[in-house]
Amino acid sequence: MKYIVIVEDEVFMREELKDMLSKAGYKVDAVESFENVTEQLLSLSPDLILLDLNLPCVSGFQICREIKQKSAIPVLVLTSRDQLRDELHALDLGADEYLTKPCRKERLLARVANVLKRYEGRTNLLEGADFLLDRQTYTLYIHNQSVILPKNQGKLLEVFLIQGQDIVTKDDLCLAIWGTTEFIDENALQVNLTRLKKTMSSLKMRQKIVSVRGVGYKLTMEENSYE
Amino acid sequence: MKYIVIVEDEVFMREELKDMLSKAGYKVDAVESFENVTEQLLSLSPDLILLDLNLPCVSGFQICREIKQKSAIPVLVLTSRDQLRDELHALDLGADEYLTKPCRKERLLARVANVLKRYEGRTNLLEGADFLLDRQTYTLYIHNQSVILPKNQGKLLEVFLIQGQDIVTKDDLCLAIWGTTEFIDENALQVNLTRLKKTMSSLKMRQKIVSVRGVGYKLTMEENSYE
DNA sequence: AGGAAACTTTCATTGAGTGTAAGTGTTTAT
DNA sequence: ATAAACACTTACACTCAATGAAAGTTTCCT
Repeated sequence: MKYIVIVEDEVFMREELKDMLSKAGYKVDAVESFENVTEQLLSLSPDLILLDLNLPCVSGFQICREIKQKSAIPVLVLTSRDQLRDELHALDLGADEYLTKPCRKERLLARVANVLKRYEGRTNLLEGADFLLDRQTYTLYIHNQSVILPKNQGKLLEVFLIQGQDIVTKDDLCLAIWGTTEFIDENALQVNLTRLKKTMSSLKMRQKIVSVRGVGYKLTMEENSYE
Repeated sequence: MKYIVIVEDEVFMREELKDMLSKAGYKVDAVESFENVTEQLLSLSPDLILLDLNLPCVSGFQICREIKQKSAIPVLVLTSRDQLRDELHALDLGADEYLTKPCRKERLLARVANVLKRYEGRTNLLEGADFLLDRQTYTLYIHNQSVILPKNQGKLLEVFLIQGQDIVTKDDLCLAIWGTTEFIDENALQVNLTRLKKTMSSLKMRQKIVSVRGVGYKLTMEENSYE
């Protein structure tokens, strides 16, 4: 059963949506507090997020941006703001659908089903700057082609992506590959890192692994444009 | 540069769309003859199809259905029919977007860009009844999980998916695995088929491989509902 | 019943992925 | 400038999943 989380501050609307979606066979929750919405959403990790733009405290746009940066969860924006520029902005941030309230029940349900269908089998994808990584198989999607990474390389890349631009320690990496930090084989880790670097550059990925002497490693972009 | 193909019978509209999309930096073509539209589209294999519903000869719905059955090319339906039931039907057939004419240029371009973005790295996916198969890596997406098929099993499944419900001969299968029909090793093929069958059933896939004595094999659904 | 086609199981071979080992470079502090 | 610590590279041997060979069993059809 697919799991949908609603982000909507107006109580009546929220309950109506909950009701409608439950009856359509979805498991539904709604965010109750509007602080840390993104964190709440990420920890609930639903199959779909239904997002209003006018919220107390935070901007819906901001939430959408953060969700899209940190996950591959589909976002359906449902709002009463029917300005074209809002729509364009939301789509540009990666929203999967933009509907304006009021909205026919059938249309909403159809769009919800459609988005979910499109995302079938796309959970568990991590996003990099210019690629996607399947966390289960370590299949890497880049430049319209796909490549399977060897398990160790996949695990390493996974850690880097989860950490974002932060520094990753050798312990983190050993933990990811071998499940323990005891008896660290610095050398084996080194070899695996070298292999991943080689793979990344041969695939012309925009991000590179650089070492931070004495501390660990981190992902950076080619020259310009940190976010 | 992304490649878009337009299916629209009205000349003025067609030219305007072509112009607009070209200026936005896409490579654009339009279908000129409205017979065998699906075949034309498949052989052009664009990154996106812009589809009108009212066409001479064929139904736009039919084209949409066929495209979605035989490929994973995104389809954006752009039509002057703004009946809700048309929209629901199109979405149900797997259309990725439904817009009604007239439509603001910015909105159209935004939706086009949005759909293309969502499909990034999704080319080369074949659709089965309840799963997707990556043709390059033979990564299989089903029930929200992903599995890598051994190369031979992947090649076999690929042939079945391309053939649809038609019968596949042993020659076809040998050709797919070993690139030749000479020196067919019936037994090796047999073993590989058995392995694929085992994999498919352990993944609880809705489709099964059944043998057609003396001819070959084909994919069928559990009991009911051929399309 | 009997022959042909389809299927199953077991086992040896193979090759990509991995860790080991023994190097070579590079940075930093004195 | 030099040494010591850290970072990187290369070559090789081992391992395990994927494959095909072989031999046997089951199912189908006349």
